[in-house]
Amino acid sequence: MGITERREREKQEVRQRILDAARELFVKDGYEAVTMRKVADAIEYSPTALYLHFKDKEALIRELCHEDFLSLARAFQRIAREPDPLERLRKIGHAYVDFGLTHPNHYRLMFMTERGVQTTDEEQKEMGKGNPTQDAYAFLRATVVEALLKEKLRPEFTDPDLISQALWAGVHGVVSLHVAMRHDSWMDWKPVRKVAALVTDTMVDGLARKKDR
Amino acid sequence: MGITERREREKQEVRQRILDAARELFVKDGYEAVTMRKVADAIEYSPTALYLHFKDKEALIRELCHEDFLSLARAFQRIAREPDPLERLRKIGHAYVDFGLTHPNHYRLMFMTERGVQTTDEEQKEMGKGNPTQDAYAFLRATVVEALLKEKLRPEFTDPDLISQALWAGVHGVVSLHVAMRHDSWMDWKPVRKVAALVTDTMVDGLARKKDR
DNA sequence: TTCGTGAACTTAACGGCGTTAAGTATGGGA
DNA sequence: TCCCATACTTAACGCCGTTAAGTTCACGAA
Repeated sequence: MGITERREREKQEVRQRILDAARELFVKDGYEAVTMRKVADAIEYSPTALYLHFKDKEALIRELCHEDFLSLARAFQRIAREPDPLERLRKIGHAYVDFGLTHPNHYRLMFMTERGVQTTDEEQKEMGKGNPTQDAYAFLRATVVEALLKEKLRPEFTDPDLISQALWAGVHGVVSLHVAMRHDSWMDWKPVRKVAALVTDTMVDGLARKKDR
Repeated sequence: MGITERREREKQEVRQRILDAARELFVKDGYEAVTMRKVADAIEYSPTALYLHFKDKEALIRELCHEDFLSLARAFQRIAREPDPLERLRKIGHAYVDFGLTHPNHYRLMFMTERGVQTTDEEQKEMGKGNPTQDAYAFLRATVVEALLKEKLRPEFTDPDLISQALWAGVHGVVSLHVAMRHDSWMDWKPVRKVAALVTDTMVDGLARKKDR
């Protein structure tokens, strides 16, 4: 008899309604705006009901972000076809910036706030760490490694992690500066994508073996 | 009679004690750890007493940061002697990273959180906007302008704001990534200063007119 | 010398937050 | 029919920033 299945399904529906309500608040106004009480209000439950579905607020929002992590991984995956590693690095930068600008609140949570997440080695393995199809950093690193092997980079650069982290830092700088300070009237900001393109191109060019330039 | 002066001095002393107590909490554990009640406790006053000296928590912490903003400006000022604009750019990057690593909590507040600060044009003028000795961005921009004038940069780069913001984004990326994710066990981080040096050098080299390379 | 005043401070409270403990209704299984 | 697990609610705790109202008291004027 499918009674327990129906129960389970109903529970998942409530869970999804919580997620939807939370998403709406989060996307619009960020982490602080997502209040257990407000989410509960939105779905006409008592605040404590949320704790039957999520351990705490952090777990709720973490789940919210999971979906968008996947979308970043998917965007990177679309780039895998690009044969030239240098060109692929440029496209990675572009996709990364796109992601950050499309999901600024997720971006802030993912990369701009201290997360004391201690995951064990097994958990990381399980979550796809090191697998370029699931781990965005691994994808970037693999591309750098390929560029090194194909001798596309200047010979003094040899450490793939150092190079990957430098490239990441570059685009991350553009996105995070934008996310945090776009409303700061002190600065006269140039269009983000222009700055991003300049950073990416300059860094890739700076790393690349000279050709005809 | 110096009575009102004494009163004023005493008031300033209390104000300073508040700032000191708040600083201790802030430097150690950041914005959220600074609680009006905890600060009040530390100086053995009631929480509401703080509001006689500061409009609100934000004003208190803003004042805390002011001092460190000055120290950044001072660090940049020491670089002004460097005659070669390209070398100066490198040194700016280094000083900036140093600042961020020395004051991570201040850094987070200054550059990694959305601050809906709306300042008028006059206020900005008064606070030294555009003056390279007080406005760090202006100092960076002036250096870029000098590099452009001395034809140190490749001819396709012409917009000083675009270039300045790209350079800033680069080092900011390194610092902010470090500040936010240094405890994330997912990543195997290379030493920050190494990454920073690579980003700075690569960008400056990438922007610079080719010479013998 | 007394009195009024204003500044510095406290107490009490408000409305918010995340979260927990304890209680309640209900519907399926024995 | 009764039991009990499950899904929920109510009430509360201890935080938070902040405000309103009250208290204390040294000073300056009368």
